[in-house]
Amino acid sequence: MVTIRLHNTATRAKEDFVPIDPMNVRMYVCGPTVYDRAHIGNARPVVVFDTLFRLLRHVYGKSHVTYVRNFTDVDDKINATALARKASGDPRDLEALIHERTDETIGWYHADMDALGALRPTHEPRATDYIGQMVAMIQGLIASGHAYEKDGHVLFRVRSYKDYGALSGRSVDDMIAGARVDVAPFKEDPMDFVLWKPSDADLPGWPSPWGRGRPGWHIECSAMSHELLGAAFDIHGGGLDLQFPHHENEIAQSHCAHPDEGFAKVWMHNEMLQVEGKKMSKSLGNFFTVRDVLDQGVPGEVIRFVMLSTHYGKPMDWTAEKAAQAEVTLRKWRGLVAGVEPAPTPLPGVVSALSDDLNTAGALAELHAAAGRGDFAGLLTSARLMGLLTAELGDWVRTLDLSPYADRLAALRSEAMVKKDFAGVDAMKAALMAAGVEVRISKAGVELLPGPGFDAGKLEGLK
RNA sequence: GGCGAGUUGGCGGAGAGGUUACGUACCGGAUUGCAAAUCCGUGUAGACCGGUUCGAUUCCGGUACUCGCCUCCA
Repeated sequence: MVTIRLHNTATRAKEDFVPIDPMNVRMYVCGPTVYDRAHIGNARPVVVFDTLFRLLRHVYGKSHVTYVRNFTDVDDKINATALARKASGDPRDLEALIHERTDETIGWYHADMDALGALRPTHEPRATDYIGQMVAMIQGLIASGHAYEKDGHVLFRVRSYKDYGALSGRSVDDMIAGARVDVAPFKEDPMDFVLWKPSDADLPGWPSPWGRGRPGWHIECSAMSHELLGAAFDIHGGGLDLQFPHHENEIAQSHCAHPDEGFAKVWMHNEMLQVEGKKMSKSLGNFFTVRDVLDQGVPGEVIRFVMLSTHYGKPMDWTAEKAAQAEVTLRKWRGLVAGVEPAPTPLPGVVSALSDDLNTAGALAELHAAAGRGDFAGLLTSARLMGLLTAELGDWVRTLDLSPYADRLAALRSEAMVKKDFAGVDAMKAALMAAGVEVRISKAGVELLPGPGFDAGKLEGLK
């Protein structure tokens, strides 16, 4: 069996991956807070961990991998949208408006991520369905002295967990020294973070031993991963920006709630994405959504290819140039594998590249090599292991019948060959190319293929 | 201030202590009525300074620069 090696953020080393239970390999990845469309940066962890999911399924068997990715549907931004809709005269109650917002956002998320060829995880829990588990976990933490209640808030006592900061490599004292930490009157220590906070009547809330309130963000993932994967599981993933404080807090909560159980064995963090060389951030407003990119005519498969062309552990720059190059390659490959029967197994080179800490760029190089040596069956199967060249993602390569145009062009050309006047042929050729059609004329005849930027509308009147 | 990542040819980007990465772009050739596509081919690298070595882009140390996190953020 192939040995998968993964870079473990917790140990800062590339390690052989040995599942706790090869019959049930378990992975948890922090999912989106569903307050709005996913932006292009959100797509990176989705594609990265989808690729890992596919690799794990290939190695351990499809039914032996459990992948959980949550939806955080408790959030001030969700509330804000719902409150705004209410303020603008919507007669429904707040709860209904919140549900509407989270439901529509989850729908968008599914549609957008499906477009990138990402498989749906085994479970996609919504935080609001696990409030009971969160409350229970918080109660346990209070009972064991790791948390305390003050003024309707429950806080985690960071100083009670000696390894706090180990994942991100910081000491509690350093954090306080340099940083802006939220000093609130109900905190024993500035580093303590919220497990539960009170809700007023205008906000969603759930009953609890500490009054009506809602959970803090970090406890959600601890409760859901425990419920669905158990107290110990194999891989925990997410963006590097979640390493601190989110993952650090998760570790503290889960280890204290379930001492000696282990929690997540391997921590994986994808680096951030930039756009045209600049940091993308909501506060700067220079971000765009996956849907924006799709609507601009960039196929989801192209987005996926671009994501896979950079190793997940390196910062990646999203550029129009990369998307254009990816499209050229995919068009070529789609042409090569058309009608080809997939090979029974993927290429060893591709599997070993992916197994080497998800070296997707190296795997793509292997695909290029396969294309170069004419192994189209191997190319197809291996690309599909990475979620590329799949049937579902193929719609963008248009199979529009251009033969009437080809016939017309061929006729014009024959005529021109006799008359030695090529003006008419050249005019039609130029028009076809302006419409994004690739014109191939050879002794074998005339062949037309839709190319990058193909616009059927520009073909009007060319017949 | 603390923690971390990166720097390969025009662009993207991989592996390996010693032989062409690869893709894309450009250039040359074949082909073509001309092109496109295709095929063939040339050129363009390893931030900087040291060290180890017969030999380093690849290992070690330092310098510079870039970037990220430390605050809701994937």
